[in-house]
Amino acid sequence: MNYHKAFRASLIDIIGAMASEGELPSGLDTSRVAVEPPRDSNHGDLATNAAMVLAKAAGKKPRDLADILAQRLEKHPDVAAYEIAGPGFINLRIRAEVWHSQLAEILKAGKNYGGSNLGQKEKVNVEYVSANPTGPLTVGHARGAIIGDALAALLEKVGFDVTREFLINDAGSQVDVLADSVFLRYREALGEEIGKIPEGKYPGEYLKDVGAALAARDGDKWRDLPRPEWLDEIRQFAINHLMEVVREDLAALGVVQAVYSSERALVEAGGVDAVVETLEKSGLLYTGVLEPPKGKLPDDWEPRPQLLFRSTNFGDDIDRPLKKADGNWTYFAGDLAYHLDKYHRGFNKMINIWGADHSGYVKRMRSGVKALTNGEGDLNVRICQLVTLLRDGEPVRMSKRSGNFVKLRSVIDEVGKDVVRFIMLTRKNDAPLEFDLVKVLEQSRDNPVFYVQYAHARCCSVLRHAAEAMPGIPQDGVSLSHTDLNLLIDNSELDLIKFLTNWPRLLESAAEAYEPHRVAFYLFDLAAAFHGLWTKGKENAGLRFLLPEDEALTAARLAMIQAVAFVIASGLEIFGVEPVEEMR
RNA sequence: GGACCCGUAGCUCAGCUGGAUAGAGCGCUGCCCUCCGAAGGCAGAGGUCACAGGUUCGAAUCCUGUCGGGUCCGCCA
Repeated sequence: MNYHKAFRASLIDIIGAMASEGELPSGLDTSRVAVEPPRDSNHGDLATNAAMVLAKAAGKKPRDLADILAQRLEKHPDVAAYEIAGPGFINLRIRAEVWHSQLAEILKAGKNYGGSNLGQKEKVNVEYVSANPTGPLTVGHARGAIIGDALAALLEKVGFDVTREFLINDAGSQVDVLADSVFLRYREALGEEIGKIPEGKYPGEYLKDVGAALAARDGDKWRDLPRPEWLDEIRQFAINHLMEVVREDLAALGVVQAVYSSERALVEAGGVDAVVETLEKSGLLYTGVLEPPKGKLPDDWEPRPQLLFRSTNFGDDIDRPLKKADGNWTYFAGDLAYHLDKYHRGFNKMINIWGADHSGYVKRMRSGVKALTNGEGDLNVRICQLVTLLRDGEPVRMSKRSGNFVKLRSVIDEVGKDVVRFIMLTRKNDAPLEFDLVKVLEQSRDNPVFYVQYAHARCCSVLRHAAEAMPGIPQDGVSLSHTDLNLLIDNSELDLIKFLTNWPRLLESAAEAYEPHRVAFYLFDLAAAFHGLWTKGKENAGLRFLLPEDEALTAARLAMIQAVAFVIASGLEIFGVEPVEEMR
């Protein structure tokens, strides 16, 4: 499937054969040998650095080693020509038939082209969003949701067994504040005048619905009772209600997660006790006093002995407390319990998508996972930088009354889910992103969503025309794969096919780097290559896709177009974006 | 004070985990529609990859330091 990988394997075989024939020392470390398409296509179709990386161990000069390697490579059936360049690159030209047969592979695989078994069904847990259940999702949440979702899909594409997960942060004191806020709205719903929402409570108007729902269900049952009597009940009611809101928001984005874990349930089931026991056994707990925080000191800071975890043993900057002064577990303790739970559920590989405000939390969590799993667990945290919402270059005003944030839902309603999803993936996660409500709908080349969708629509448009004008040509991938693809001889056509064969390679490298945004840039480049070829047909009639006098060549070109459409569609599928067949 | 991230064309950003002459869009200049969608394409100008050292055949990429910008620092979540 992955041509470059397969070619590299045969190069490694050649090196092995030369070693056994005594032409090279045996046991060479070939791990750094790369086979890649060179950046400059004038250098050929494939380039390898083998001679340069092996030269020292082989005791030869790079160019000399390149010579003898190239002589072997020349005998490879796919190789048409070679040259040795620069410090010892071997540049290879691959015979056109190889690209034609690669095109046939794409057509047979359809949208599955590019998938692989790189992950070997290894279980991976991707945790994302994990918002506090205290309000509707914001545009910031959406970025994490989309990156997490696309990363999960990307990992699935290359053969990992992925579980998408959401942690409900329902264990801390913020949900008590939520309960208090909802209680106010509940009294309001019963006809009381509650005045201004006090400082420190959630002012958002969306809580009116929750209060009203509670009043509708229970009447004035709770109104005159003291807080301890209603706290548990109303808190859970509010959490359930708001999680419904969150799930609806996610559904509107097309995000569906398989597992929703409740931190509260986990703690109540003794999850933290298991953490303490495990860490205790390893001698990683002690009672001590932390240095005061640097910078501005919290008003109420005082030195106090606490139960501490030796996270500095694992690369953290200071040891971290597990227990608060009031005897409750810290948020960190609960999170440790959650990650230990993931490990017990069989996940050694864990990926968390977090917002920028959690960056200071990464080291301790990674330390915790290492400590709790004897080093078996591997937690990778991807931090999403902030999203700035603009409208035609101007920052979008936040409404104080609605709680000072822009609801994701209103953005989806305005520009559509697919646009939100794609744009959020056009930056790497650790760079800030500007989201301009006007620009993302612009129909021009500087809007990547449009540009990529347009390329797909153009492919479909050609196929539609072909179905009418030349109905004798089949349109499905498998039939097209059997047409005479060797008729595609123009360099611009071959270049496009070569670019398509990079797709499996790109998927694997994006998956290994946990960087779904690379898919977006690939799709943009593919769209550019396709649009360019299209226009060539305008200037040179011989390159037009539909040639009524030449059915065989037309079929071959339709095959190429269908392959482009497949790859764009499969890329968009990873993003959860619907490919459009027609621009409106 | 400390941690993490960022610094690449006038602007917005890529750069395939260390490769060859550093790329794209916008903007600027000049072209291309009797013809599959010009919602597009082609060409040109534009660079001390923040700076200084180091590692090696080779650095925008890795290491150290400096300078700028962002996000943070808690017994919060």
